[in-house]
Amino acid sequence: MDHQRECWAEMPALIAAVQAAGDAIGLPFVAAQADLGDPEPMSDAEGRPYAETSFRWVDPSYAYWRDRKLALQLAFLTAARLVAEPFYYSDGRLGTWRSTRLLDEVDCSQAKNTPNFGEAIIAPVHLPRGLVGAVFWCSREPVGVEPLFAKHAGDLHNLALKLVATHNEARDRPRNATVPQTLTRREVQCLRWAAAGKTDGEIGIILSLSVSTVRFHLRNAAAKLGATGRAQSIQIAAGLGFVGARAA
Amino acid sequence: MDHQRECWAEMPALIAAVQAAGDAIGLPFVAAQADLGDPEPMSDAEGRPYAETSFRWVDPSYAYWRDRKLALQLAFLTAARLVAEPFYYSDGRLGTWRSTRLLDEVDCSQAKNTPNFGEAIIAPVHLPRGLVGAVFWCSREPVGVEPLFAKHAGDLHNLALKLVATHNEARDRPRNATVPQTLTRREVQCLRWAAAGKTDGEIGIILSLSVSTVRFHLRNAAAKLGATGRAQSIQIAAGLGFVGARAA
DNA sequence: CCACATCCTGACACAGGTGTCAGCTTGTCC
DNA sequence: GGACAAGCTGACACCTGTGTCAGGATGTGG
Repeated sequence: MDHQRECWAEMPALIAAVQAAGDAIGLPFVAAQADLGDPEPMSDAEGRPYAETSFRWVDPSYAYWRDRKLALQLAFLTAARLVAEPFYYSDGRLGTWRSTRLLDEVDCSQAKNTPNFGEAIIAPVHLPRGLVGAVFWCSREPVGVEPLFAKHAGDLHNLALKLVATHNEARDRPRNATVPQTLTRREVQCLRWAAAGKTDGEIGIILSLSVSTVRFHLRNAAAKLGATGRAQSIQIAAGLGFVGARAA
Repeated sequence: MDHQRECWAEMPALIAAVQAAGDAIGLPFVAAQADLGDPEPMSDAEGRPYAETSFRWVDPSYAYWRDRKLALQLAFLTAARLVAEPFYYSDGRLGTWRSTRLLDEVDCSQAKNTPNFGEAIIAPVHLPRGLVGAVFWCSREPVGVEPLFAKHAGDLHNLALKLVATHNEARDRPRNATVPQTLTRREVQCLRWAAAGKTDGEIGIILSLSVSTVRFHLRNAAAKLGATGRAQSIQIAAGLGFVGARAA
């Protein structure tokens, strides 16, 4: 949560950074940045958008006028479920929202009875290592988001990319000084096979090492990664890009 | 490897699908699709681009004229290391290649002595769940890729997105019929905490369950995912998007 | 040459995970 | 009401991983 506030504090500079580009295509962009709440995002999600089976609890546009933090979380939750297309919706018309499947998880029966909270566009960006970024734009007034969306869908993606890349660059610079532990070749190899479900003995056979040596490397890797066990080691290593990169 | 060939077989249709868009911006696109070789991509990488510390072994442009498969692998290897910017290089000028850090891992001393293998553009796309896609364009003749790149960098991204999204949609449709095992709420919760390095006992305390129940859910999850242990369960679940999604 | 990092191997006690068996409640759908 | 899915709990033998100890083999750079 501190991290979230920290990210939010950086937003003004980022907003300024993309403002020019945003103005160029006629949209007042709001840069969104939030932590989804890993490793237990569902606990939050259950408590907020899902616990009360109401349409408004998955509606970032509604939340935007009530709780900005919740709005950002919903924006990212939405973005995380989108792949290629930016997302838009205007009052009543659900746009590409259906593809997020978020609506399937709540009670939509009162969707048409909810008041009009304006129009919105969410441009999702997926980055290496499972990171998700988004540009979230929201308007209380009906401005006819559909033609704007159709015209500038491509630019939205590029804006989101630049925004998130800029933000990450600024954020990673101080952070890399503290946690840039590098893993040795053997440690990475052992981790990869461990991630594949192999036991220490099997890994030893595969890599022509003794069981003791495999355990030695995995323990070293866990220590470097600050993990308590092999499961967490693999998770952290995957987050750092050492294991699990696959082509689409 | 069979999977790789299978993907490659789908390429002609995809190439045709984006050909029109590609022509529209004046670039002859080649759609690339390859498997990076999980869970042990390094074994391949060590054997090919890294074992011989030579510049050409990380050069997709060179490989394109020798071994198309290798070229695709290198294109994806490059794309996986790029975040926001599409990649380009022309003879001698390394463009944004430096940012991939691939050059740091080979001997670049003979880089300037290598013959001219033309110009190339690689447009990376990162998708949810750590998937990587790329549009790989390569020309033997010097066509002045730099201004083209500067002018169409944004369009390249959109093309790559559409390409990969189209391909995934086509590929996932038959596949989802076989492996769309859904995990229950409890199973996902247990997996998430297990991924965080918690023991069964700790998870039981967190979720107010007995140790037996936690193990029950984790075993069910492993069975559904076809995993042999908790480590692989977490890896597969992460690949399916159940755990590990984090905002940028 | 020495220091250092990486890699390699072995041993052991103990905590924790795996696999298989069994039985229970709760809610939903036909 | 009956069938079914999801969730919950317990027990047990056995295998695997963790934590800590010890030592030796390479290769690199000062």
